[in-house]
Amino acid sequence: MRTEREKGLMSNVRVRFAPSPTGYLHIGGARTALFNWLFARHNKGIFLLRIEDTDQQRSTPEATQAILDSMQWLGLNWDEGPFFQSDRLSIYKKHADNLVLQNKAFYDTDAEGRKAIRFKMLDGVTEINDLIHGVISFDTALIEDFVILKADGFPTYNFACVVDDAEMGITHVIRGDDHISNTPKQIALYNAFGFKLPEFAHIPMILGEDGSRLSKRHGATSVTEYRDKGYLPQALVNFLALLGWSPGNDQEIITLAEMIEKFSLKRAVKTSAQFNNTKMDWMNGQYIKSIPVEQLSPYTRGFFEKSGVDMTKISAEWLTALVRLYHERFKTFQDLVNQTGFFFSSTIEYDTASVEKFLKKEGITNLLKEVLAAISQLEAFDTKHLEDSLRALTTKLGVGFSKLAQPLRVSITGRSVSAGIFETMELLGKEVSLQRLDYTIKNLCNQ
RNA sequence: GCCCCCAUCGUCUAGUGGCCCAGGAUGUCAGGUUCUCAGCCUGAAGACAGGGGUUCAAAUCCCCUUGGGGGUACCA
Repeated sequence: MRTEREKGLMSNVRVRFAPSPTGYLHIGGARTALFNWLFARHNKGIFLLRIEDTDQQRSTPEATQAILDSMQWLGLNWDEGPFFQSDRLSIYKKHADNLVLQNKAFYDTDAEGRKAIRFKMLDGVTEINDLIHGVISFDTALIEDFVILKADGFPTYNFACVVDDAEMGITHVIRGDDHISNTPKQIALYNAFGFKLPEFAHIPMILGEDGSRLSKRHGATSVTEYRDKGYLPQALVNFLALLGWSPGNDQEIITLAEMIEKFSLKRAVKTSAQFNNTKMDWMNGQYIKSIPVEQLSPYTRGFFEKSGVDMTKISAEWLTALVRLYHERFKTFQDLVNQTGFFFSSTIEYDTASVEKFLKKEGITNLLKEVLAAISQLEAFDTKHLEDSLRALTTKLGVGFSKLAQPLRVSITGRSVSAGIFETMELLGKEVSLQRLDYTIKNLCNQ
């Protein structure tokens, strides 16, 4: 409950996010939700959630749940709702009947014999003063009488939307600009009812990386996919906020609090944006680096488990050490899992090109034997002692350290790219490190 | 077809008539750090879609063309 004092501080701004539950929440929808949410929070208004489930064929409870989950994951909490249009059928019916009574709508039967209520569109010019686009005008003679109540008793989108926005006291309709051409129909409805018009703000759509409409073939398009691939919600929110809005300076990393403080529709852009996964990755990496490893590492556990790693014997301390070692090297949790597989399996895969390049060369067998001998002696198998011992070895042999590091790296990790080799060996432990070295010498080098 | 929206580096954007031979970020390239890669640091290349106006002056205003997107459903 809000106190009287809090009510007094609130503005009368009321906005909503109104998705249809026909699929996952995709990033375009998420961005629309975010803009509404930011607008509400900035203005100390109300943000409500309404599920537009008037398409009986395509709406599913699973999709509704996925949308709710995604909203929560992103941190876009709502103040009222979720309201379901399917619960409000009698309201739409009442309003539709009313329009028929006033001769503003009529029953109509189509070729298939289905009987619906159709709204009479009057000829004229309708102007909307969009908060983002300015004045847009339409010749309503070009718009035909449209169905408002379907044969199945469900309202159509334009009708339910207007009835609900009016009844729920929505002051600002912030939605994708694919709805611009629906607006004159909706205004006609507002006028027929005598409802007060809300403000309209049509924000541009988000396009796929090739500039075409976002679809399945663009890869990850839903919020849940980004979650499952190991992106951070705050990074996705930051990225989405900057798609179509800018804080007015050169700032790229911006906290939620700053977004709320600075958000304004005046700084929203008109042009549609292409979602760029590369920059999204960079931004996620920035967020990952900004979070202390102790705080970050618990979140990684689930991703390892999902990839099939048995984590029951992995201690929190060890996991944190691993995350620390890779902290600046991974951009998503999935990326971390991909980079560190060799830590978790007893038999690792060796990259053939790396083996060819660094192991199947003259003198490598002997070199690695020397390494094995040197580090076998070590009492303390840690970064410092490993480094001291192996640097001393290269000095003794008169070779550059990189001549030793790469073959060693391939032996231990199976690949030519990894975090620091001493740290890696320390984390892997003496036993496993020696085993892999031994295996490499016996099986992979030229004898 | 008709109606509507949009148009600055590859991408996201700053820019609202002079501060812009256009700034930042990302990505790319080069150099540095270094056991590899990543990271980090430094530097470079990279855009006002085209054409007409208006104006002393246009990325910014107007028109046309072109391109992209959306709508034109008993989908939302």
